[in-house]
Amino acid sequence: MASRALGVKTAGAAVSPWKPSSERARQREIKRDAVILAAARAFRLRGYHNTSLDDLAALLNVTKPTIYHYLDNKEEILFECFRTGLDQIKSAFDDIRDSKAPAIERLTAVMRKYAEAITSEFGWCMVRAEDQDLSPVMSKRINTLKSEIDQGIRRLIKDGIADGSIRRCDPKITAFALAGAMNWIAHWHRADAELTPDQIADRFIETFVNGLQPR
Amino acid sequence: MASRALGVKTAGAAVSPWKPSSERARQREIKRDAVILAAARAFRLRGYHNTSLDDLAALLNVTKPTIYHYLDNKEEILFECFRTGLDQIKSAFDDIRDSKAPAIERLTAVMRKYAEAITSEFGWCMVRAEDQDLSPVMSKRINTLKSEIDQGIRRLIKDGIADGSIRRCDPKITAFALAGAMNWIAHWHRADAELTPDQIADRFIETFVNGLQPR
DNA sequence: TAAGTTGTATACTGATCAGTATACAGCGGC
DNA sequence: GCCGCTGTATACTGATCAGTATACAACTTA
Repeated sequence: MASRALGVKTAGAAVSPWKPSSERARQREIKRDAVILAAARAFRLRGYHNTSLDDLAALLNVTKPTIYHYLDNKEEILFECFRTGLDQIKSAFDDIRDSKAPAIERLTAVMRKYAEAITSEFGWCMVRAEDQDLSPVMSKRINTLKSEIDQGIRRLIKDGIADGSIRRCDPKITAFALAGAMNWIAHWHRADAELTPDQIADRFIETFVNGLQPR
Repeated sequence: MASRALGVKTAGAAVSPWKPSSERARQREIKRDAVILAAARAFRLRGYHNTSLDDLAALLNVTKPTIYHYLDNKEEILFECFRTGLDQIKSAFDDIRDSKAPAIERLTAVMRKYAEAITSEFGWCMVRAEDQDLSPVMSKRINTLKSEIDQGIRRLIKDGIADGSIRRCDPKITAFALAGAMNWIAHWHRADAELTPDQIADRFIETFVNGLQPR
């Protein structure tokens, strides 16, 4: 998130090489992010509709108008929660862009980061938040992000079939099964759980790779 | 649902063998069920919190007090949606109770009914509705039902390992992966889709059974 | 055909909550 | 040392909506 903030800021202040009070801007970004993180936490615990902005403000030791100073409305907060989580997953694909490893190994790497994101504070928002609670425009942006992730997984499966590291199968259905298993982690995983995200990802991959059939 | 209604009714009227105006009671049950079904549909489309009871009443061509004549409050409506869907899945286990087929075949049968239930009108409620929107007592009842289903799947996997129809694996993690893939169907399946629930279930089972590994 | 029961409607209440109008305090630049 | 900008608070508004008080209509039963 910090990198995005910098990006926005340098673009806006490009007229002068002497970034005017960029420390101020950084502080603002830090506080904005704190609101979004606290919101993600609260939404996960009590749900979006059961969390009022007064509740959220109280968690941050401020009052409601302060929140409105950093974000336009409740919908934007939800949107940022969505986006932050989905961006984490999307970045998993950037990490393997230049990899020449067999597709199944790239898929494993993506799944590890996927599990990480799903078990993060933003996991609930990605998986359980309703895009019904977003305006059509925002909802569409979220669905585009989700679709890109889906296509990324299908791509890896197709590559795996091509390079021989994955059995011939229907990439769409296989991607749905994989993503479903991963997303569902958000429902049962708790922070105090015995398994780390990496361990969960590895066991899931093991389950999917070897199959249920004996031998 | 009809069977439960009968059950309740005969118990309540047991003093006389001549069920007094049982037709009346049946009509009442039909209407109550209609409210629950319409609610499930509306919740799936717009979400629980975005559906007011006035909306729901309008869909049924009645007014709000009529709904309150059949159900105590909004929470009870949500609870009945949850329960109806979960009962469908639970009944899948009843169907195979006496089967002597290998566990993997029994698992397949359960998955078919599971897919049926998830793609039904009540699929959304089972998977997406927040138990945060239920009182602790109701929430606990729902979680008990969910846990029974989870345990049922684990049992089948254990049986499969014992009878040799399923590879040695961690039943808990495998059950999570399976259930996750199935539950996620509620997110992407649309009634007009090209695949029937049975077809989806079969392809998922095929994916899980054969695994991603070539050969 | 009268009495009681069941089902439905109109019209309200009370609470919650997103969002805002306004004030003001502290800090940086001049 | 004043001006304006940034950040925060108090106190409000307007809308929504779950749930209810009350009336009345239709049907059942005797």
